[in-house]
Amino acid sequence: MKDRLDRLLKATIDECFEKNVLKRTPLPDYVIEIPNNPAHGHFATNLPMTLASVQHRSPREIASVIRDHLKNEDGFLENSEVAGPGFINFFVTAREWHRILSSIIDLKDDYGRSGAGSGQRVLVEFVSANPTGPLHLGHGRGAALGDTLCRLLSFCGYDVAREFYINDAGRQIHILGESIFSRFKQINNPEYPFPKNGYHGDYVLGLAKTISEQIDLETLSDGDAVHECSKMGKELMLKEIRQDLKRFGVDFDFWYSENDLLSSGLLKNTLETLKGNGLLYEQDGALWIRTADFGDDKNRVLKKMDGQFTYFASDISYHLEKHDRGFDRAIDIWGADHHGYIPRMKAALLSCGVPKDWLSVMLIQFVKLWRRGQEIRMSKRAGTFVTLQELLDEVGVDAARFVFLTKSHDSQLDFDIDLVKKQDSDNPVYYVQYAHARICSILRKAAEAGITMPDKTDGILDLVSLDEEMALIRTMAQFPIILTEICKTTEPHRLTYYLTELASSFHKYFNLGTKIPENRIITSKKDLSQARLLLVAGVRTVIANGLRLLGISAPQKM
RNA sequence: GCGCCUGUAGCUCAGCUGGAUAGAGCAGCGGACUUCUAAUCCGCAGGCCGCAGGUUCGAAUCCUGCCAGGCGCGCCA
Repeated sequence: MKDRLDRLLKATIDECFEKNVLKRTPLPDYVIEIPNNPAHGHFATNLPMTLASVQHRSPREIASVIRDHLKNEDGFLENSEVAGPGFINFFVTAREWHRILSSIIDLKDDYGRSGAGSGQRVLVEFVSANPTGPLHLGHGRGAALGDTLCRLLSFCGYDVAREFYINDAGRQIHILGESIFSRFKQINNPEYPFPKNGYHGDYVLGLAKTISEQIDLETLSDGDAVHECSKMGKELMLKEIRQDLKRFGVDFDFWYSENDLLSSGLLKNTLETLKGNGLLYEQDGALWIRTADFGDDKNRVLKKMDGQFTYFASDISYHLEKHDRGFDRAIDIWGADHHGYIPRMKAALLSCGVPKDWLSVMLIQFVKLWRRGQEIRMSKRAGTFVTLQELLDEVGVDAARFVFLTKSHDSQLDFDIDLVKKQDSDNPVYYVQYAHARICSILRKAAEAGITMPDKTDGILDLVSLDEEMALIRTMAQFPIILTEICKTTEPHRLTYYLTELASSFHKYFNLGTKIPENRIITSKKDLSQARLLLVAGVRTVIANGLRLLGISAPQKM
């Protein structure tokens, strides 16, 4: 609709040039926007104001000229007006809005789907938690963000893959094994030393018990036992992580193991490539990469004095491999504490000829947990953290996902468990779900009353005419636009706000009927009722589609 | 010291590429259920948009400098 208005506007300007009522100048950047205040039209443009300086005339004067020559093809516009400092406000005819409602009803689950991404292949890597402990709140935020982003991208025509990178090759896995083994020993000997930097969480004892039931650790040498504990502990944790994510509604397409990266010789190949490009050198007994030549603060070590590779080395290899797999773009979702890694990662990729904007990194700021008005400090090493499991047990998947997505990822999130737990009006997720359930209930009631949905929407939709009804349609019309914008800016949180706004418009509309019977959805007039049923069915469709993209259920009853 | 993020109502936060009177939820006060779900709605109150400059016809939004908070600046993972 906006595009149509833009074409109309451009045609109008051309005519003004032809007729010499405006000086022929290049068009400056202008916008067509949806004003906050409905009194300012369905759409408004600032074009006259942007033209003022090149035309050397007042904005309002230019606005009048444009308005007077407006090409109103097919009666698209109901009205237009010059307003404020030099805006032109446009009002579109009801018929056009009815058409949009009609298309929502036809498209159903597909309303909002688009080809905006034109099949671009995107790899989104997120969560990627070390398999040394259960997922916690912070991972939950990353999971909700990443998964919803993927759902959105996919709906908007991108070819998306979800990937979880498993850090299963480093020393922390060994420390996990030591921690498990130590807990095992402590069952019979409480004095048995616990490793420095060990993992203190209660789950470690659980792992020790499970593992010792499966194999007899006592018969092995300590070294072998620790090795077994590492291997099995990692597998058990990974299994648990998968289950948690599944419960949270997140399915990954790929689980990429760092171990595989090493054993398949990919890291070696990467080093060969880097060496071939003259990017490596040795100093102080270590192997370095010249990332400083590509925008990093300083050069970085790839291989330590002790012969071990750094994480950075396998990370480079991993990302180059992603690129080789043919993805047009990669999106990584990292914790905010990793932000210092962005320049070096980008530098390394650039040094291998991968364009700068191929990888985008989204940082998620920390989640602070509040309970009974107190902040709960979280530390994985110390074992004081709230797991995703515990969170889901307490508040459920829907509320958790919604709350994680109500804040922009780059601002810190205060997660108040008590607030989210409340199953009442305090919780915005229920507000949106309630609107959906309410509509379902109305449709059931209508069916009971024998009011059927008409096959054809033509003509009947003309009965949809109240201000509140037209406002609902206009909000629904924004849905596809919001979705493509979210994909462009990678800001899924905007969807929760949009849905809350739509639900609010609906609830407001519904309540008109509590005062005035003629304003109820099911009225004494059959055709009017049918028209309104079509309208609310459209609202239900948009809410359902939105909730689906958020990975949240749309209940029929509440 | 350097870098990234944040600073908007009592609290938690939105505010789309600069636009017309800065929004929502919670908390507070006052109202609306014999009739489609009151997990709802309506009204009132509440704001030097951290501070100071600058760019612009126009700035919460862009630029610069300060102030405050969070997080990083390893041959740790």
